[in-house]
Amino acid sequence: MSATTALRTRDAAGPLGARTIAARVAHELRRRILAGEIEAGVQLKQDALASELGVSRIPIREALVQLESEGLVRIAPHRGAVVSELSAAEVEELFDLRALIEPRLLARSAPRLTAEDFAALDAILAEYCEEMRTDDPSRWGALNTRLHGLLYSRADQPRTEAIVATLLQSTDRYTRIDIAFADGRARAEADHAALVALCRAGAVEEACALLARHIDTARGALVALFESPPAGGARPSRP
Amino acid sequence: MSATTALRTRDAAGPLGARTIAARVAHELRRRILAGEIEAGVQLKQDALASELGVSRIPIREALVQLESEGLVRIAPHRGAVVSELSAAEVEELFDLRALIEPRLLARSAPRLTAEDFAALDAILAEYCEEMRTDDPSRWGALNTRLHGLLYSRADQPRTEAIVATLLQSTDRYTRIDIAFADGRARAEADHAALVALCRAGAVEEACALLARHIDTARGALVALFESPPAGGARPSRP
DNA sequence: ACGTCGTAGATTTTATACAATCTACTTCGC
DNA sequence: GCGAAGTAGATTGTATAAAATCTACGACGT
Repeated sequence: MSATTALRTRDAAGPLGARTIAARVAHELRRRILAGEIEAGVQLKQDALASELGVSRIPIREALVQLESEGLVRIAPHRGAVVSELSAAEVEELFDLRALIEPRLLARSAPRLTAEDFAALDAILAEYCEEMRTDDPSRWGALNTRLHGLLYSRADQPRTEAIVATLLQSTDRYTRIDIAFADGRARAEADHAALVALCRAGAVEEACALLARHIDTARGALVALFESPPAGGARPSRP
Repeated sequence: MSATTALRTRDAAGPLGARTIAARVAHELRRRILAGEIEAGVQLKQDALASELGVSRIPIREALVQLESEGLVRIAPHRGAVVSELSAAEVEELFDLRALIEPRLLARSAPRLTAEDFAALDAILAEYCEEMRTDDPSRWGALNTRLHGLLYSRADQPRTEAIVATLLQSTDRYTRIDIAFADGRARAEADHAALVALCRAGAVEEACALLARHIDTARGALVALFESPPAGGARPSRP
């Protein structure tokens, strides 16, 4: 065990080196879960994490409580925290929620997007194109979250945006599976580019409609994967 | 200080005496905040709470992290936790979200409500009638949450229900103000009764429409209160 | 007089140590 | 042989104490 990068110092581990160890631990665990380094269903033992990250168990515990509120782990009293796995029904529910909420956000935000926003969106789209080719799906989730988050950033509804961010995070792991197995790669890229183009053109109605279709299509593809997993390989584990 | 009921023993403090002290502390603090015993904006000092509740500061901290995820307090690193106060814009946003999500839940749940469910709903409505007369608005919030929660319980969408429950909790304190000052009392009672009646009659469409109106009306009344607070008395504190 | 620096107190955060709870295995009885 | 109670080990939950950080106040220099 190579004593992973002393998480005790505030050098630049978390987002710009968060102010507390607990925050940095939460960031690191979140990253590992979303990147798939820790598979769904495994138990997170506080003592092991503490000694590996070189910190006490107290900040570990607080990080776990925070991750539970984000839906990434489930904590049972005296029984520990396990990385949560979503059933097909839950995935469907989360995507339904997204399809309900996100168009509403986009409708408010799209007309107020600035030139700088569109520049940033273009940059993300470009980064997308590169990452797509490198077959590294772990970074894909962050990009997806940033793209959607930026699209909604001018809606000026922080609570709603926070909820959507949580939903995106919870579905990231599964969206990746869709991307990896199906033709989702090209579809996602095309959808996102069209989405930004419509927003730039001021076609808010059409953008919202496309967004709803985009989310619903991903939902359908994922549910199909749950029902008949692709033969011989990694597939979404089911409880 | 009367050393509030040793929270260290598992006698029946939390919901049926939760399994950990942290859970019981969270329950107690949640109750105090929702009941208005702790006003918005005040700082929750860990040491004071710990000595008052007769426990260590560790479970206090964990409870605070949990309450932050519910939106009841805001935690700033090294600066402590304060009971969150909502601006008019935030209240409006939360009610908008409710109006968007809750009808969707009701549409799925209403057709599946059983005879037992309706009996429980009638019981809550009856309790409502009594509580309305006793001018004790602190219990009103719990009843409102239970009524709405029960209405949506057959939607079989636990994540969505959890989000709605959080939204209800966050708006409870403000809904109470509406009830106390305006004519909200009779209106809420009538709306809820009509809602249950429509569901019982199988008029799902009408029920959903009424629900959306119900939430939107409350939103309007509250925003009006924010803009011109009733003269000479307790009004929603504004940041 | 005004702004800056530094220090003291309070408060939060983390570490260490102890207690309570759960899990799995063994052993005893039927 | 099979099931139930008991026990040892592991793991989580909590208490106490030390370290880090922030806030407010006062001294100092300009």
